[in-house]
Amino acid sequence: MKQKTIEQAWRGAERCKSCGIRHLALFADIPQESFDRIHLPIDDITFEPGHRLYLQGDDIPFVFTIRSGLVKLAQRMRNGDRRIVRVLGQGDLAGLEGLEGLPMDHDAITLDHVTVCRIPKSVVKSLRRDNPELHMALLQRWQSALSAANTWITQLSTGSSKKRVARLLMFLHERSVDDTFFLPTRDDMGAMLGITTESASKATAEFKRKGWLKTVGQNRACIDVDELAPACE
Amino acid sequence: MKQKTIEQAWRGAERCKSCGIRHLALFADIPQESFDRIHLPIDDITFEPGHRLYLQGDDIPFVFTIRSGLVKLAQRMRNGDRRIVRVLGQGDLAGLEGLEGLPMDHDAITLDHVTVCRIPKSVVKSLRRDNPELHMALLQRWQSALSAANTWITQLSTGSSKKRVARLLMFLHERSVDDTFFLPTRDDMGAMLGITTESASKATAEFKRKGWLKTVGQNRACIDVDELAPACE
DNA sequence: ACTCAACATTGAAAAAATTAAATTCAGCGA
DNA sequence: TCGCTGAATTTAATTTTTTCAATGTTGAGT
Repeated sequence: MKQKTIEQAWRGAERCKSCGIRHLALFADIPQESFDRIHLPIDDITFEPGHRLYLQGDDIPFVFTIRSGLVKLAQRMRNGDRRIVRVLGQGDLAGLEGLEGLPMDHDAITLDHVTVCRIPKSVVKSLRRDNPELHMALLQRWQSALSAANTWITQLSTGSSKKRVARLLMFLHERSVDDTFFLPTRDDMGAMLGITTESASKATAEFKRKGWLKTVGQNRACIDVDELAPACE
Repeated sequence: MKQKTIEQAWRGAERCKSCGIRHLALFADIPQESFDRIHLPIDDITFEPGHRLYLQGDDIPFVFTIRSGLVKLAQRMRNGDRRIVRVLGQGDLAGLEGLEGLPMDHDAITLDHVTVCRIPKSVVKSLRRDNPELHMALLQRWQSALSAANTWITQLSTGSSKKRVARLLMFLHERSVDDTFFLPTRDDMGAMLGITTESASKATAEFKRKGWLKTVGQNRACIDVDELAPACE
C-alpha cells in the first residue's frame, strides 16, 4: 500500500470558493449559501504515483475531483488481461458510479503525482437535492465521461499500433497544462491502446528517433505536433 | 432518405402507462399526475433497417427510447474510417447528449426493424424539473451508457479477431429477447470490432463450420453458448 | 429462369503484430 | 565501484491480420 499525504482537511467547504480550478470543478456554480449549510469534511489530498483511489468491486463513499495529475481507469478481465478504459485529468470526476450506489467496475490508479479533492457522497447527495446547478454539473460530467469513452474507442482502439501511439501522444499533449506531458510506461501504453508493450515501445522509439518525440526528465516528454499529426491518420 | 411509418401518434402521454416495456423505459417511475399535466406529442414510431435517427453534428429536439430492435451508434473520423461505438437495444435511450444542448457526436442508424418512442426534449426537461424519479432515471441511463462503453472497450476492442467476434456474438445473444439474435453484416461487425470485413467474415465462417453458430433465416442467428464461451478468452 | 446488386466467402501474398530471448541502460544500495 | 534491478529497447522467429482478387450466395425485380 502506497503512502498518502493529507495536506489540509477542512471542516465545511470554505476552501472551495478559493479553489484554483473551481471553474472546472463539480461545485463551480453552487451558491455560497449552499456551502454554508454543509459541514462535512471535503479533503484535499495528494497521492504519489501508483496509488489506488479505489479498486474494481469497491463500494466507496466518495467521489474525487482531479485537481492535478493523471489517473488511469482500468478494467481487469477474467483471463487476467487488463485494459485501461480512460485517463482522467484536471477537472475530471472519478467515482461517479458510486453516486448511484453501484460498486466500481474499474480500478482508479494514479499515474503521476496527483492532487484530488475528495468529496463524500453524502455531501453531493444533500447538495443535489436542492441545487439544480449541481444536477446540471453532474449530468455534464456524465456527458463528458461518455464522450471521452467514445473518443477512446474511435481514436485509441482503431488503426495500426503506430497510429494509436501517435494519437495517444497527441491526446496527452492536448490535455496537459504546460508544453510537456506525462509519458506513461510502455506497459500502460499497451494497456491503453490494446497492443503489446513491445509494439508500444517500437512506436515510441521510432518517434523518438525521428525527433518527433523528446523525453524531458524522467517521465515527461514533449512532441512536435506538426510532425506527429500526419502519423495519426 | 429511408421511409418511416408512424403507427400511432398520441396527444399527451396516456399511452405510456400501458407501455409494454414501461418497466425499462424512461418514465418507469413517474407518477400518473405528472403525465396528466403534460400534453405534448410522444410518438410511437417504427423504422425499417438502415434508417437514420440522427446524424453526427445534428441538433435534435428529441430523445428516443428503443422499444424493440437494435440501433448502432457510429462515429466517423476525418480520414473517412468509421467505428461503431455502441449498439443500443430494448430499453436503451438514444440522444441523451441532446438533453444538454450539445450536437450529436455520432450517427444513430437502425440495424433491423426498430420501434422507438420519440420524446421531445421539452417534455423531459419540464418533467425533470419536479420529478426526482426522472432525475434518477436519467442518471442511471448515463451510468449504463458509460458502463456499456467500458464493456465495448474491454470486450470488443481487445484480443485477436476471433475472440472479438466470439465476444460480439455472446453480447448479441445476451441482449436478445428470444434465443435467436440479429446478426450484423460482416462490414458492420468489422466496424464494431476494429478489424477488417474479411477478418470478421473468416471468423464467423469458421464458427459456422464448427457448428457453434447457426444462421436462422436472413439476418438472424443463434449460438451454442457452451461451445463458444471458451473462444472468448 | 435470368440478371443484377449486395453481401459473404475464400485463398494467396504481403504487411504487421506478437512472442520470446537477449541486450542496453540508468538508478540504487551495499 | 560493483552488482542488482526494472525499464526500455533490439532482434529474430512465429503468428496473425490485412490486402487484393476471385468466386459463391442470395433475394429482388423483370
